[in-house]
Amino acid sequence: MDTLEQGRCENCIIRQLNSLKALSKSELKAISDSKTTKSIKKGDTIFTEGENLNGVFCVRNGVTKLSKLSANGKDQIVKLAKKGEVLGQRSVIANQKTNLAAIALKDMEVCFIPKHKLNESINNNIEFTKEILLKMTDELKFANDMIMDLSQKTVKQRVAQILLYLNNSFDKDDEGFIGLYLTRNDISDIVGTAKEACIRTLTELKNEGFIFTQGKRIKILKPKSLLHFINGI
Amino acid sequence: MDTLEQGRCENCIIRQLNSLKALSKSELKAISDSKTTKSIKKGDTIFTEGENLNGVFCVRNGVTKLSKLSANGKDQIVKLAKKGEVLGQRSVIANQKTNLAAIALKDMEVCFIPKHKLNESINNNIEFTKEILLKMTDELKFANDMIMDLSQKTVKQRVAQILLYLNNSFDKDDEGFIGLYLTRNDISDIVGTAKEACIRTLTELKNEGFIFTQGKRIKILKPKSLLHFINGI
DNA sequence: CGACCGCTTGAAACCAATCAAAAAATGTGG
DNA sequence: CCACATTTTTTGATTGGTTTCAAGCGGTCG
Repeated sequence: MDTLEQGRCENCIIRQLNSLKALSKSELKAISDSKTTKSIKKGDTIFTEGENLNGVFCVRNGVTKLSKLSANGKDQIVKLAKKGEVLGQRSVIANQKTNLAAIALKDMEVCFIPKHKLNESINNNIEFTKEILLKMTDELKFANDMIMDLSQKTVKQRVAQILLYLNNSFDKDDEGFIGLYLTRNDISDIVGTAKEACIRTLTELKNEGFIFTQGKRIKILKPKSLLHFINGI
Repeated sequence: MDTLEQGRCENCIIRQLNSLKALSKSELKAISDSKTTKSIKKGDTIFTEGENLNGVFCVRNGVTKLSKLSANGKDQIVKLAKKGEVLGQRSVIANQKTNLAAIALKDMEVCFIPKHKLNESINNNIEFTKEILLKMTDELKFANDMIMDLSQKTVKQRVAQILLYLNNSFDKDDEGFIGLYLTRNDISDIVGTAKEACIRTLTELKNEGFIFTQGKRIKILKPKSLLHFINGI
């Protein structure tokens, strides 16, 4: 993990995307002075499960998966985080070891903000704390929905749902494919299913004309019908 | 839902169990004056999914399930809440409709605290806000674990896990059974499985000497071996 | 190595029927 | 009219059988 000198938080547009937008000029200055910017290569680990974090990571660029290893050795991806997301927030606030691992899916640039700076703002700026709280409620709702989907939907519906989510969350590449190229393994780790089942489902969806695939690249052809299918219509 | 006159928040021991413990004397007084206490019978609905809440419910007594209805008509129980839990917090803070329904599993007593009182304290008392934030991180972690379990564990392991959870969370009755009598339907709604599979699993666990059942009542005989089994040993 | 395919096996959903227990309604004597 | 026993109804638990779904494994291909 490379550490390089970077711009000032005050000028960083990324912060508009997250709770940091609630910070004052002076708070931003203070954070800017103590932060370090790291560049992370695809496949690199930002932190592992059970680690003690001394701060949070603000994603400036790239994508990471947040996953949890199960007893039987299979990963479950709980969330994908891209530009604007803050990693490790839960652990730092709760003052607990991380319950998730973060591994880059694309080359990334992240800013590390030390714990004490974060806590300082949490303790003094109620707007900031409220923003984090709001963010947390979002994540909780997302998790609740995921619980529902895992227990009630078929693998095919879940795969379709993930594809649609990826389609809405990541820019398309030049040829209209979803701009995040995931391995089948990663997809199955999100869906919570065996790799083969996931692959089969993808080819099914392809044969049915919902999607088009080319290696790792996936293009959604009929988002609306896909949505109907997901909801069982 | 009956409304009856009740004691003062200042004297209520329940608040030691939740974020309300961070409130000052005067804040508690203000909340006490605007709160109403309701008594709710087993099976009654506290709120439904998609409702707009004007406040939160602090559980003084009893147990409720928080569930979500899926497209195919099956409920998924996301959480059980007992004494000390605050219901509707997420929706009120995020200013959104509820994403869960709350139905009493036992006779309950809850205090309704209006939204504006809650927001007042959130806006003025940073310790309070931090407490709520902490609570939220807990719930998020719990939800993440649930996601893992649902996708990676067998029905039998999940059933065992729920039983152990119930065993640890609810007092025993006079004869040593878990003090919360759930129908098989409710258990399967927690586990995220069909009723029959759940029943079969229970009889299996019974035959294997892990548990003893008598109607709705369940007694855990070997918590340790059960734990080993859950973790796949 | 990652993507893909075929095949087998096991697990869990789904369906239908029976059985048991609890709750509601009814009836009877005091 | 009430206390209490009795019947009826409803609800939930259980079991058997069938079908569907997805996991697991082996193997091919680019």
